[in-house]
Amino acid sequence: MEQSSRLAGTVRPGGRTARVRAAVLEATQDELVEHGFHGLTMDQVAARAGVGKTTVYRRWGSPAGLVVDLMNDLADQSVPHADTGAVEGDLLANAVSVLEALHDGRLGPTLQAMIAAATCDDQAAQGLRAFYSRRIEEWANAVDLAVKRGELPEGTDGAEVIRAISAPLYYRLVVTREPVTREDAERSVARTLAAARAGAFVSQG
Amino acid sequence: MEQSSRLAGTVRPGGRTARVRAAVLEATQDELVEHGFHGLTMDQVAARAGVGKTTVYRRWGSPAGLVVDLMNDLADQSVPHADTGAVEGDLLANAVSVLEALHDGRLGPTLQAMIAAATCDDQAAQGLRAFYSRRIEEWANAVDLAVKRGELPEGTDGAEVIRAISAPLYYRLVVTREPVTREDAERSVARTLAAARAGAFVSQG
DNA sequence: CCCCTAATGGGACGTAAGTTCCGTTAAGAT
DNA sequence: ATCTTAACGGAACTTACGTCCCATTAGGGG
Repeated sequence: MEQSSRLAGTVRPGGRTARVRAAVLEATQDELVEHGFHGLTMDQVAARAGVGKTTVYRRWGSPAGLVVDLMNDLADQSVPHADTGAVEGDLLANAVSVLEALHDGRLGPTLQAMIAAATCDDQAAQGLRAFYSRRIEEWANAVDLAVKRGELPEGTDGAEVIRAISAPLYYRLVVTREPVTREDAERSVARTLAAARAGAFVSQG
Repeated sequence: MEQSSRLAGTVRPGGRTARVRAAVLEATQDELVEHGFHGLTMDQVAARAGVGKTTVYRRWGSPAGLVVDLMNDLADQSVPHADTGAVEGDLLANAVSVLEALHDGRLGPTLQAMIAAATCDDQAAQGLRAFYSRRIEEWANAVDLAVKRGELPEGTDGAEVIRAISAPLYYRLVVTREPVTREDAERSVARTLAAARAGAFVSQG
C-alpha cells in the first residue's frame, strides 16, 4: 500500500518533504488531543512541528485538510480483524476494538476530530466515509463466515451487522454524550446478535 | 413551563430584552442553516439580528453559548409522542419523527450544530444530554405501555429501546455520513423490535 | 559531483473576529 | 408622570488568523 495519496502527487516526495509531513501530522494529532478540532489552528501546528507556517498553508490549506491527510494516514494502517471461530466472540472483539479506539488517549480525540471535520468539509466527509466503509468491510467478513458456518440465517447482511454493533456506541459518544462502557459494548453485541438470529438482517427485509 | 432559563435570571426580562433574544436566536438558526456551526460568528449573528454585537457578546459569550440557548429554547417546545396502540406503529412513528427532524431544512442543521457545539463546549454537551434524555423519556412511555399490554417481555428497558431506534440513523448521519432514508428507519425499527421480542432489552441482560 | 528547481522559511501585510469604553435608551418601580 | 438603572448600541482599539513576496535550502537527475 502506498504511503500517502498526497505525497504520491508531489515531484520530490523523498527526504525533507516526507520529514515535514511526518512532523506536521504528529503535531496535528497532538493539537487535536489538547484542543480538539475547533481549536486546531494552522499557526500552532506549524510552530509545534517546527515548520514554516507558509508550508502548512500551502500543502494542507486548512485545518480540515490536515485532518483529511491524517485520516488517510491512519486508513493506510490496516487493523486486522479477529477470528475466534464463533460469531459472538468475533463481534465482541469488534465492539471492544471500537471501544478501545474511542477511549484511546490519542486515537479517541483524533476520531472525534475526523467526525467534526466531516461536518464542515466535503472532502473530509468523503474521507471519513471511505475510512469507515473499509473498516466495516473488513469486519463484515467475520459475519459472512458465520453465515457459512450456519450460525446466522442465509442472506444476512454482514456490513449492516457490523454497523449495528458500532451505532449505539457512537450514538452515546457523539449524540447523547453519555459515557461508553464495556457493558454498552456487550449489550450492543447481544442485541444485534438477537436481531440477526431472528433474520432481521437478511438483505431485502 | 418557563420560557427560558437564561431570561429568568435577568432583572428586566420583558419588552426589549425578550425581543432581542428572539431576534438573536432567529438569526442564529438562520446562520446555522447557511454556514453550519463552524461558520457561526457573533458578528454576523448580531448584524443579521439588527442588534449591537456588544450585546451578543455580553449575553451569550460565544457561538457555543448561542447554540446552548437555542437548544434550551427548542427543549421547551415539547413534542408529543404518538400512540397508535401497537408497539410497531409507535416505534415507527418515533423513527419517522427523527428522520423528519434530521431532514428538516431548519431543524436538521440546528441539530447538527448542537452536536458540533457539544464536542467543544461542556455546557453545550450537558445541554445536549438533557435535550435528548427528555425526548427519550417521553417516547419510552410508549414502550412501557407495550410491555403492560404484553407485546414485549416483562422488564424491557423502554429508554434503551428508543435509543436503539435512533442510534443507526444518527450513526449514518454523523459518523459514516451516508444518506438516511425511510428504509433505514423501517429497518431500524424491525431490528430493534426483533431484539426486544427476544428479550435482549430486559434490564440486567 | 554539479546544477536546476521543487519545496521550504521568514517576515511584512491586510482583514476580520473579539474586547473595551462610554454614551443612550427604555423597563419597571414608585 | 417621573426617576432609577438595567440593558443596549456605536465606535475605536487589540489581537490573531490567513496571505503574499521573495530569499534560502536541499532533492534527485545528469
